[in-house]
Amino acid sequence: MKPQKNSTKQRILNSAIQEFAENGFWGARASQIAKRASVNKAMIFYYFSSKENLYRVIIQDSVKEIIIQVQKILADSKNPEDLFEALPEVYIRFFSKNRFLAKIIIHDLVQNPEHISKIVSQIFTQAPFKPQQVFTRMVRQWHQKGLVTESDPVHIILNIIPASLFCFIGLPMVESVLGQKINIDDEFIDERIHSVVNLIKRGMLP
Amino acid sequence: MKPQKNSTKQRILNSAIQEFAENGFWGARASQIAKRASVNKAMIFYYFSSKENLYRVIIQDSVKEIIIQVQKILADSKNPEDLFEALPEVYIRFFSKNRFLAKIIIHDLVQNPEHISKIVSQIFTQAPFKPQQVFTRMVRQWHQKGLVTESDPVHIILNIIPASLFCFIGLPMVESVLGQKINIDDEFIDERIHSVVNLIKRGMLP
Amino acid sequence: MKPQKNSTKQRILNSAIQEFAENGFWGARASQIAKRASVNKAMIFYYFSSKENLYRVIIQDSVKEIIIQVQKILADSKNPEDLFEALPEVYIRFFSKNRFLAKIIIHDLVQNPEHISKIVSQIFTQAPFKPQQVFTRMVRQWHQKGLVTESDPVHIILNIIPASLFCFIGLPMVESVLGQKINIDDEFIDERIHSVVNLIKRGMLP
Amino acid sequence: MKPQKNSTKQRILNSAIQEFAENGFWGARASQIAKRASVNKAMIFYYFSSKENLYRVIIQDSVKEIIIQVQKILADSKNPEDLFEALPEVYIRFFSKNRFLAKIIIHDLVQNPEHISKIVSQIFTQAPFKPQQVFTRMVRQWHQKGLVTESDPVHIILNIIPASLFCFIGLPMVESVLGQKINIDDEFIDERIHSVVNLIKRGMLP
DNA sequence: TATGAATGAGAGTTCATTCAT
DNA sequence: TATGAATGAACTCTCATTCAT
Repeated sequence: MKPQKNSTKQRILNSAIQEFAENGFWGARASQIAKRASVNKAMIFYYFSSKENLYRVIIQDSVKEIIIQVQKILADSKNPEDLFEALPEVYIRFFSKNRFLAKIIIHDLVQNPEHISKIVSQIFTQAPFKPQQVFTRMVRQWHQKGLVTESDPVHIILNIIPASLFCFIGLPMVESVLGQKINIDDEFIDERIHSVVNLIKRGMLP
Repeated sequence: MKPQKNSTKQRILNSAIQEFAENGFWGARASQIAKRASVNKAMIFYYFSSKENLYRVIIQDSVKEIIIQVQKILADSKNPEDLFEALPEVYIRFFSKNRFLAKIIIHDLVQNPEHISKIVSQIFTQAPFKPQQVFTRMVRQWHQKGLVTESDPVHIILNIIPASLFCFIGLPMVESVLGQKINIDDEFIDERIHSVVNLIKRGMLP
Repeated sequence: MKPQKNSTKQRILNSAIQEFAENGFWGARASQIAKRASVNKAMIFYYFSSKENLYRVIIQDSVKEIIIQVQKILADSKNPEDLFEALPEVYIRFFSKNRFLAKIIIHDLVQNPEHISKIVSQIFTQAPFKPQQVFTRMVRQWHQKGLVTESDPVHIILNIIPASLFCFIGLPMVESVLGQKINIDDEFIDERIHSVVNLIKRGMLP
Repeated sequence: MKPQKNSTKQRILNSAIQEFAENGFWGARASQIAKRASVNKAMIFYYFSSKENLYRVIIQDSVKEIIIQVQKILADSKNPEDLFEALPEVYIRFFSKNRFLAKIIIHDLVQNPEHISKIVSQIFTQAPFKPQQVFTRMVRQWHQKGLVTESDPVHIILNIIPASLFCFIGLPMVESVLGQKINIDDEFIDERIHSVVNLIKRGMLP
């Protein structure tokens, strides 16, 4: 029942993702999205009724996708080691496949912090249990058993997510700082996962 | 030679920083900047000749400021421990004082990756020596001596900077994921520095 | 030969009458007409070929209907008393049954004065005699015989028609001027007819 | 302190009045208003912020102007004769001088009945006393004393206003019905006032 | 320096109308 | 006949920028 791969609607979505990634919400131009999709500009509004709504749909869909994956990992992790090995891989692989989404999410986070917050809360309220508390409780238990050195779930998240996300955004700056060109190919992705897993396991396991 | 505090020019700069931080380059409105600065809109163009130029000035100034600080640390660090202890503190303290700049830089990085690259290269070419090579050589030597576990300077940077930067951007998301409110007060900043230093020292020192 | 009740065509006509009445020609939306009629938008153009034509058809039909009734009265009136008693009733009853048409005609009169003029002239040229002159001659004769105090047919018309028409349009304003709610029910209609007949009989008969 | 006669703002107002009169709110085009005023289109929004607001301002100003005049008459009328002689003259002269306003008000009355109602109520609530009740009470008293034949204030209004207003809107139709051209010159205006005053005095005084 | 008014390009959006099925 | 998708022109409104004073 999902829209077919090359339907007008899907084409609009695809080019919108690129436009929003490259230019942010305000910089993205409806006419450009239409041109990219080889579609009449009016069709954007026919299918999505407004630029803002199109944006919302994109963000919502992608946030939902990540959250689902992360929830699965949380459910499957018996100990911090499991978690620290799985999380970076999921994040890095997801965003390397959807590199535009990383940019869009960052954009949104900067411009409209409450927006993603709302979406996340909204997705969570639909969940059968309260995932917000699950993670906090897990960490607390692990820390009490001496399985993790970092006791605060906030810092645990802040130590994992950015290390996984940032390479899809900040690499050009790193390139210029080091004066060398870096390709994000499969090899690099594997290295990055390896490095992050290493970092957080050695950094936060006893 | 610097513009006086509270001069029209300085007031424009200050409100522009906020506007750009909150809305990105495209979302920022000249009229809004003027209103925030209690200044006639035309003055923006009188002093900065264009919105784009105003943006450039802001980015340039702030990037330069960080780079100078980082270069000093690089020069002073005799071993990786020194570096890993000093770098997060510098980054986190700088951006906690200039929280708007963190957002602007992220925005710029996402929207216009080459822009910051150029600025960095430009600043570097004015330097008496080539800092790009200094860091790479340092890391290589340290790694050969077994002082660092991570051999690739790229990943070292990617392990340090994002962990320091992201809390000024992604905290709202973390809040909603954990379902708790987090204040970025002095205490939190100290904790964050502590956590990052801990992470990278344990994670990348032998 | 007439379209069947509740046929697609008739349903379009009905909702179009409402839309045009509420919003005028320019404010009426084809999509809204279609939605009201529970009909596909394209059918409007299938049956009526353009919005403007649909509008024309509606105006023409309704103007024709009134004119026929008025002509009958003119033919039957032996003296001004007959006329002054019959005319307001015909007008008021017609527009109370077709309240939307009153609005449409007023709209059209304001926006496109020549439009209705043309339609009227057109209907008249199809008539076997020249009704335009009939009324003028009637009035002149009556006035010469001292049967009417107002000698000018123009003012006679301007004294009768607006008093009959306006209550279907201006009542809300009257309500707010008097600060009371007024319902256009059967009783009100009867009162209105009575009041107008009284007014013009006492006002224009000797 | 009022805008100067030929200021940009005033020129916009003037052409807007014409555009709205000829085409109604929805048919009026901002570009056309600008062209008529020989003014940059953007200035309309600079001064009035939206087409709708421009419309509101015009309606408000003109309704206020009439109401003030009518209130004065109400205050000065010692008996129905005074009132019936003064009211038609005020209305007819006002709309003959502001012929566009008659059309706009009628338009608005048809399209958005509650709009003018609100404006009227709003103007009334600013008044020191309640004019809504003044008229009703006046009529009741006069009727009890046998000074008026029509007892209902609603019908009194409906007998006076439309007869005064309609000639500025419906004349073209009258022309085509009678097959003769009618000029609204000073002579015609005088005749019309005379005819209406005659009609309502003879029609509603004992 | 500072201001309010003005400009022109272009943004998002709407709408009558047409097309393919 | 009927439908959902498509089209292109036009519309309201915005915004960076400039002008006159």
